[in-house]
Amino acid sequence: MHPKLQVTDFERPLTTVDLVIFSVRDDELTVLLVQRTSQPGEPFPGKWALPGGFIDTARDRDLEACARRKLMEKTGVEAPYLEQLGSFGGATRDPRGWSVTHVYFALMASDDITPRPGGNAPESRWFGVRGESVRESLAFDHAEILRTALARLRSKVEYTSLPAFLLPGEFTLTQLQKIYEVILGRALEKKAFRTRVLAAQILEPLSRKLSGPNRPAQLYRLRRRRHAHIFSRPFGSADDPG
Amino acid sequence: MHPKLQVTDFERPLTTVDLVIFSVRDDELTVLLVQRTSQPGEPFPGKWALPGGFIDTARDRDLEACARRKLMEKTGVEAPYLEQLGSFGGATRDPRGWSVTHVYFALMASDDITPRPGGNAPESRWFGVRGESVRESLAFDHAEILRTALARLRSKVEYTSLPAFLLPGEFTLTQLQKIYEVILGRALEKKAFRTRVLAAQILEPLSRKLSGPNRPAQLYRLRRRRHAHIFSRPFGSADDPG
DNA sequence: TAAATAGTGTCTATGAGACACTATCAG
DNA sequence: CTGATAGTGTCTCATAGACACTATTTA
Repeated sequence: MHPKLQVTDFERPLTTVDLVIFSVRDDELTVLLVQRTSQPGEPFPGKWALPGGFIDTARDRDLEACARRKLMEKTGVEAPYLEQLGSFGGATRDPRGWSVTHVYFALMASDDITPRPGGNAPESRWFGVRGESVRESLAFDHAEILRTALARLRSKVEYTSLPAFLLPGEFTLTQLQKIYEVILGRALEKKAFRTRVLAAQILEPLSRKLSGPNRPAQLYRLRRRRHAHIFSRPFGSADDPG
Repeated sequence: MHPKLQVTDFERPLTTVDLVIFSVRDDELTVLLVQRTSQPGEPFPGKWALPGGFIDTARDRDLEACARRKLMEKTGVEAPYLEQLGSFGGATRDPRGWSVTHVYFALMASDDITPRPGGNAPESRWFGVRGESVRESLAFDHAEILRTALARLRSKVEYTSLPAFLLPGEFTLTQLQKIYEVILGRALEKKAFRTRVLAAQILEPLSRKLSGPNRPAQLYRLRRRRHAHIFSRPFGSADDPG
């Protein structure tokens, strides 16, 4: 052990921020991926990866600000829900050296988002989630990160109001229930679902209704934006959701 | 935007790993802190801080390995429970520059631990947790990190078997209930507690009993080491624990 | 009218909370 | 026996699940 350690005594790992951005499109859970460039020196050329990149210590005040900046760059909108998923670091995940990525987890309504095309920006696309991952093989350890994010999403959906952030500002109870069912991959009982959600008082009924070729449905919006409610019991009948 | 970004185009933040190590001693929740050196050039000399330090990219395979190494160096034992709390990074938290710390969260039985004294290692001590923090003011943003860790602990205690990791390998149901009560800061109903815990099948009864000046108590141990059980309902009667 | 989706009434089962009760040890 | 802590019996209440029922729109 050195008696005096200087800051420069340790090699600093490469540090990035990546995003797992989920949305539900056409009754399917999707995640936004970007294609890596084929520039010389860039690892995993042409592979699909989570959007993200290096921290800009001159512009980014802190990690979350960096995540918000990248989110805005990729989608052009503020996410109604953003939380930290965790960090993934090690010697082998990036061929350029010991690296760490800070991963944030975002939920968006599908009509909010038009993946930024254009210019010399990398191509980005929504990929349907099938089971534990997407069909494509991903760059770096992003498949593992995506698995972790999916586990977190599905676990939280069991007992929180998170799915509401995957819907536009106004929605019906049937639409909300459908989102739960898509993510959980199983049907929920209508009466029990409605009783719980309404009892939680997280929704505010609007004066408008959604018309169609049938009985019009009451429209609601979230009472508190950006805040997830924790239900005292998980959805579904199963005990031991973890 | 540069068309070609080199790895060296961005300043790399200082990267550390810190630990929040909880234990329960004398019916009080405690956290292990170390005193920072007064060496010239070291920030926050003499202040108390969470144990941790720089990643050694030559020795640490990944972030968790680094956390386990530091845990072993500080306490001399493997923690029965270790999870990532999150990362905290920004321009102002360390006077030496833009920095990030990866924080891990550990639970230990109080009899496992004798804070490593000795040599030129910094002094370390257990501090009782009062409400949101300890009495001392802490270095860096460690007070905020400790608040986050406490919130996570208390939230998880509401609906998981985490507190079992704060006990030695063999314990009685009364001892387990006491730990829950210490962390939650409120009394739990005995019958309901026992019914839940036993129904969850996370405990294995031993043939031995704990004798005393009263009816001997059945001893149990965890069925699955290192794995927390998630109960389908939170403890206590309150809805909306979050 | 039919088709379609919105929304409710009501029964049952489960498990938490309350709390009084019994059980088993040392001295 | 008493004192102390371990552990149970049993009632009530809240709510999830099941499922059949009614309500309101367009065509």
